[in-house]
Amino acid sequence: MPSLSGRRAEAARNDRTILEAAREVFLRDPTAPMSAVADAAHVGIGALYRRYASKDDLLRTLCGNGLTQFVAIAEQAATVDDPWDAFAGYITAIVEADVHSLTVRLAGTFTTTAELSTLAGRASTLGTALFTRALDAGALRGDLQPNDVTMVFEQLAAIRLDDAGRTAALRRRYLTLLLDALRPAAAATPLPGTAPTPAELGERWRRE
Amino acid sequence: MPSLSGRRAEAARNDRTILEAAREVFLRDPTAPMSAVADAAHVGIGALYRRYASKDDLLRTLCGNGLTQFVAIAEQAATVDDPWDAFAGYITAIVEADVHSLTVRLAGTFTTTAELSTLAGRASTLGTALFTRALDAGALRGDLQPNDVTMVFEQLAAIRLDDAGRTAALRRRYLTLLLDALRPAAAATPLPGTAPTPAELGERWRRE
DNA sequence: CCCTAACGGAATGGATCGTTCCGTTCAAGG
DNA sequence: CCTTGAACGGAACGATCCATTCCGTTAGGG
Repeated sequence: MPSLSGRRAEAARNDRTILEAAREVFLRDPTAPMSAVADAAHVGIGALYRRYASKDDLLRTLCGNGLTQFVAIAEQAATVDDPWDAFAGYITAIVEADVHSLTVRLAGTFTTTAELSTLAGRASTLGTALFTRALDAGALRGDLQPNDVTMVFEQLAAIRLDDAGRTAALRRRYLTLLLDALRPAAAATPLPGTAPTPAELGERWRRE
Repeated sequence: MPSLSGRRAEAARNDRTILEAAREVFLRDPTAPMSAVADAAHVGIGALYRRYASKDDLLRTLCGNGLTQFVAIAEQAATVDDPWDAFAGYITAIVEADVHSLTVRLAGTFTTTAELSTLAGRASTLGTALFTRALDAGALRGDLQPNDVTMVFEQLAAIRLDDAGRTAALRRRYLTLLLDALRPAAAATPLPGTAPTPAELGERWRRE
């Protein structure tokens, strides 16, 4: 099946392996050293630098992939008819793919590019649309704001154990709790304060 | 008023200033260098090492204070008659004092002592008692477990902006949401999975 | 059988940090 | 006053960690 063999096949395989290893490693620890990625990929450090000019470059690639995945998930969710199902499906998929850790949480550790900012803007627009649609349909508490969703992601991303499977299971548990909490309820206590502003959240995307 | 003056008064003042500065600094960043504490306290590094034999020593002190504060809050809450009010008051006070960041989140960064472990055990017992009382009184969802509370703390501790005031306000906002979510509700979706085990959570307290 | 793409990983250079050390300051006591 | 030592500030030291470079090795492809 593979049109390549031998050395060239190894290289192609490594392209994937390295990206996957990097994803896993930096998901676990955004400050991990390059050597950790090399170890995880069972590859020498040289193999990394043959593909990426620098650590920042690798991080940017990872972040770009995460953002792309985010956009894809949001676009897919937008095709769902029921506003709540669309919204809930979007949130669930983002959390399960750990996209938040891959984007926002990584964004502080390298210098952003205009392209990434643009992608981030698109992701934000799509997320807000899903939120607004659900809110207008009365499927969400009236005192919620779009950026509250970001904070939900942030809170769920904070759940992390050594074991990846357990981490996923726990996130499902608290995601269930939080999704219920976002729905309108007669007994709901009004939320105090306001959601964070884009400026408060966006400091991580500041360029240079 | 002060029975001391001059140099001795400065020293006594510094005792407090240094502890407060350390608290703030390590709350913001658990990996901050000692020099950051010195700067925040407007004090030389020497003044730190005159009081604490090492960074670990300072961290342990901070953690011990946090644990003590935790125990005090829990004991105080236990005197409240209504089980839900006791529980909710306890959670709220812990979150507002940022005790979780001061204890569990710091615990990974230094070598624990038996004394700290003991204190942690007491804190845990008290917290579980408050939880159980509320659960038995029917004030909590039946599918909750004691360690779910720890995860609530963990999630709220993840909310942190540069501005301390905003951080506190946002935590109040999401604490309100979460407290509502913990109450029994007819429409509640059953929580999948189980809360983390003590072993899963306790790895941070392992000694030596 | 010889290139050369691709690899592995030791070596380099810079940055960060905990901790030590020493010269300075200043108030209390003689 | 002058001596003394507690308390200070912060430069300097030594260890560690890391991104990145460099070069000798390997093994398909021609």
